[in-house]
Amino acid sequence: MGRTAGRSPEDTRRVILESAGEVIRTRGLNASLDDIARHAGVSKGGLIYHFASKDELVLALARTLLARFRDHLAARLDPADDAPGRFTRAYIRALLAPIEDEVAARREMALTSQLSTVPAVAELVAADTAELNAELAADGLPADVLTLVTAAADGVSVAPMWGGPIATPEHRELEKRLIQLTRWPELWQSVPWPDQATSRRP
Amino acid sequence: MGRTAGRSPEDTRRVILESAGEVIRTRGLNASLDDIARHAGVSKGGLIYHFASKDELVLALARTLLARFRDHLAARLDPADDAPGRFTRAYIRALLAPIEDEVAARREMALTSQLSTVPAVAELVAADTAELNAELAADGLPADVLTLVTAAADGVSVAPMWGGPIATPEHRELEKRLIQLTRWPELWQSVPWPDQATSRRP
DNA sequence: TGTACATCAGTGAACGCGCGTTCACTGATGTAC
DNA sequence: TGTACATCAGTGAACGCGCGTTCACTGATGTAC
Repeated sequence: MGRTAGRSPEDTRRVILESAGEVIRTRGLNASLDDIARHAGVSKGGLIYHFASKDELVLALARTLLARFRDHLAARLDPADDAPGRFTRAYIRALLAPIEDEVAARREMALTSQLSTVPAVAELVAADTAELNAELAADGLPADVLTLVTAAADGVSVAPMWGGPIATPEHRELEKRLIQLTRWPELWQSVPWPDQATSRRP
Repeated sequence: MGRTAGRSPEDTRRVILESAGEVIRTRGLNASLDDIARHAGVSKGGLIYHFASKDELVLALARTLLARFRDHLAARLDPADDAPGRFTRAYIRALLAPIEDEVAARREMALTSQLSTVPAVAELVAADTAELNAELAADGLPADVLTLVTAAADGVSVAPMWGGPIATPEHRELEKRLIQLTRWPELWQSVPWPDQATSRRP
């Protein structure tokens, strides 16, 4: 058989990438091209027509995952918000909001870390991280608050990778607090930190 | 040849596990038994004598990694500290302290997440995480502070997986603050959070 | 303290299968006239 | 609008190699006497 009626080659490409994500998520990176192709309803040859090698497929998958996270980030940017920390707030929302898509996004982080065994993917991810960190650093927040807030957001987003809980009420509360810290960094900076050397628990 | 003079079978076993860690860390889970065996200075048959299958090897490796993290945790427990939050403080120190061993420990977290593609390992890790979370929950800290503090520690520890920075001055400062929050949780709880609905940036 | 023997801790070759890649071929789609 | 042809989007069989596992064999170590 030749070309499949009723679906464009771009559709096929997209379906293959989607299938690659699902299959690799469950069976890991040593999932076979056969599995992925079958899952996409295409022959192995058909898959290889779109992605010349497995590495190429994996790299393309990593690229779409990173792009998708960027999309989530953009969708969380409040257009009415032009105060310092607006990008950081979007970052927090993207990582903590327990909406369906975001849960998927978090699982995609785990997947991305799987893919990072392929050196080319590791480079890609590192470059993307560096860029993201630069944008966060340029967001107008004091360094100490930025460090706290992004670390906490990263920590919540990574919990599912260890099999930890995802969306407890505490996490919702935490999200609110982190957002508030980005709006009023002085809340954090004016905490009356005890002098560690001398003070004791009251 | 038969038994190797001058090293005990336990030594061999340990060397194999060590090598498995190093090789899998760099080449990923599809590193071959040949590679691992060669790296350990042992034949493939010799490896398989100690670990009957690759899955068994990987499972044993995961177990030692989890155990090693527990050791790091225990080493960070302050014997003179019997106040609420002592376990959480050890957890923070284990994940944030930039000592040589700890940097290795963090890379081991990345490795552990790699290994989690093997279902048996994923179960093991999830069980360990659940146990750890239970111990943290029983540590006597209010839930909101515990959630913040563990999320932040997790976030810092996971940064290297994305190629992010590890031990900046900000991280050292953050560690100090997190520890203080576990000692005086009221510092966090008495922050004058603005009423989100009505207040505006000053 | 020697000696004999069983077992332990390996070696290295061979096997066989799964998987990534190649390749010859094909039917649908797009384009020129 | 129909027709001819080139190209596109696949199919499915075959190949070959790398890898996990098996296996027959061996030299060192531990133990009984």
